[in-house]
Amino acid sequence: MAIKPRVIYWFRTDLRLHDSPALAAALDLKPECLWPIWCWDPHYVYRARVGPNRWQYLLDCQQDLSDSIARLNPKSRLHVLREAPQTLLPKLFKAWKVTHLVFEKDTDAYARSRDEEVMSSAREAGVQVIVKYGKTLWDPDAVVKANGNKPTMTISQLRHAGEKVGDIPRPIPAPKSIPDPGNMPLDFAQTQPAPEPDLNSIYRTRKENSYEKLAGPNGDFAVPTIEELGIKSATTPHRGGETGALAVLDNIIKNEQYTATFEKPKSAPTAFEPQSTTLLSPHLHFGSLSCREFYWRVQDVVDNFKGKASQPPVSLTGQLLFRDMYFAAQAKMGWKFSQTVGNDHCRFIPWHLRSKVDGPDGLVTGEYNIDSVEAEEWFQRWKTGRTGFPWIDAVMRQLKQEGWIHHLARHSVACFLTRGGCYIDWERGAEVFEEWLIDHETACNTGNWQWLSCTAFFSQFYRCYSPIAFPQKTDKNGDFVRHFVPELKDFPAKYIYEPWKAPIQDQRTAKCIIKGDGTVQTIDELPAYPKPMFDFSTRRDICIGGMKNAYRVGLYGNSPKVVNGSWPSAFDDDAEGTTDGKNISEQDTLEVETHRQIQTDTNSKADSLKPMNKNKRKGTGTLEGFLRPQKAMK
DNA sequence: GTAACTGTTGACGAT
DNA sequence: GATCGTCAACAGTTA
Repeated sequence: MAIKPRVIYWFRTDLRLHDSPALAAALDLKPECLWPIWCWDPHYVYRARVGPNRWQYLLDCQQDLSDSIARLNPKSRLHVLREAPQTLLPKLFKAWKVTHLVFEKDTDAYARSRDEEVMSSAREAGVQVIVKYGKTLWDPDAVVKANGNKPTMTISQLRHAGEKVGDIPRPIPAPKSIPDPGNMPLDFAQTQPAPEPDLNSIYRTRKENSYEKLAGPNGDFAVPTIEELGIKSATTPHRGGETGALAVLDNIIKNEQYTATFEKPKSAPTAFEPQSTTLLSPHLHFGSLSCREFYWRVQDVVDNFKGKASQPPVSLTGQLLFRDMYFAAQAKMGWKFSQTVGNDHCRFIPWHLRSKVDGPDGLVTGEYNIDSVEAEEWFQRWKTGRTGFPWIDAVMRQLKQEGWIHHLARHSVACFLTRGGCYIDWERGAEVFEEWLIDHETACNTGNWQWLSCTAFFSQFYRCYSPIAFPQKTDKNGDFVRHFVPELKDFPAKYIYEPWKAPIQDQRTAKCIIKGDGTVQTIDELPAYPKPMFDFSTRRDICIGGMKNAYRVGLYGNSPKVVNGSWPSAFDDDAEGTTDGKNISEQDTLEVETHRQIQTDTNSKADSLKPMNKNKRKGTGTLEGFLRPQKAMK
């Protein structure tokens, strides 16, 4: 007699019941029992730097899903187990007499290695594994295959490949019932992770005790609270969970005009309360909304729309195509997609603050070289919202506070940090977004930073965002700045984007003095706002010159000179102050230093030119960086 | 092979 | 205020 299926459904970032091909496959087995579980992975708890807002969003999604499961079957819920899946699942297979393991396929580099390990232990245990795909419109691996086994680098490549792969599947309704979970004996030893390095220590208010008990502090497999994680309270108004996601989607779909005529480039990055885009991206990241549900709900409105509907790529469905493009590029390139060095599709630009690369595989270590004191100061001022450019600072403060900023605001601050202002490595900016965005998705974040820095996907570096003119197009009065940079709230509209131009009398009337570098809080008992950290148009010209030269040199991340560190020799004939770098051997450092002395004569910023190659910053590494195989982290 | 065209989202000044 | 050409100019796609 056949054994009745005893199924573990392993949730990851597919935290929903509606349109889950993998969950549908699990239920098709007509299992005797089904355990919905989440493995509390130390790679995320300790090794990725995640701000409180994204932690809260994840917990919201888990709790909402758990409640929804319990509504379908009061005996069930999302069972959160505090252990890494690689060590936990083999023990569960045995202890719970599991016959099947079902999960949704992931194609990012860490997930692939994790899932390979889990699938191999399942094979050894005689457990059948069922993997279905539902994260993007098409399976990225199928897209890559249809694109001639190459990463999709343009939207037209993605569209052609998508057509070859086939129709976008219609969503699957949420299940009406969920089988009981079986017994859950935990008569085995818990494998506790090493708590160090804990990249989230800066966010913890007290000792983190996720791993004290396998089934949580009360032994009931409950979703952890943010207090249990010892993480500071979230400051974002945005909340996670499938129930909320579907309600937001309903509201958008109800507005046929908005849904059918949406054009991303025409939406205002300065709009807040409400914002001008859907804010569904964090739900797509955590899987609390299915992108196929989103796609078809929108497409059905467009198909029935009487007026002139917008078209991809600017339309709502077009946004999903970009997501698929980045996922397929990442699926093909693996770990190397998220870094410059070793990446054959990413141009090499001799930015400041480049990532440190190490190990036999040439992967980034999570550290970077401070080759310029000035650039490091600019980077810190950018990150903390005190550049002295109100638009840039408002966006960066919104990012930290709320964990979400408009797509074009991301463009603006990314351009400013890299090719259109600071000439700092895009990987530094990507790390900050990774830490603070509630919708952070490695594929999209990396792809968009490469796009904006003109290192891949896009190359028109002479199109540069102005921190003054760009926000003025949609917010003449500067309401967005007044909200997020409240010390400027009483400045006249004439000066709101360039307050340093206001006469001192106007500054006093507006009760804010423009002085210093942002470290001074008050001047003459009035609040202070910093002076701009550089002259924008001068920096823009320097950066464009640097980009032009770097394009002429034509190095890519996999060029031998980049991999072996001899790239400065390719830039010797150029006098741009932006093309020097010291992330190289002592010999090369000397050469660069000589090169710099010549420049110093015409450059008063001599301090920034001191060799700093031993001065490196620790612990700001990317998620990908710290999720890489241990051997690559040494 | 070559040239023209096109590319989700620039700034600026003229009309 | 909306739309246009220019700025100086990249690279994938199409004819």
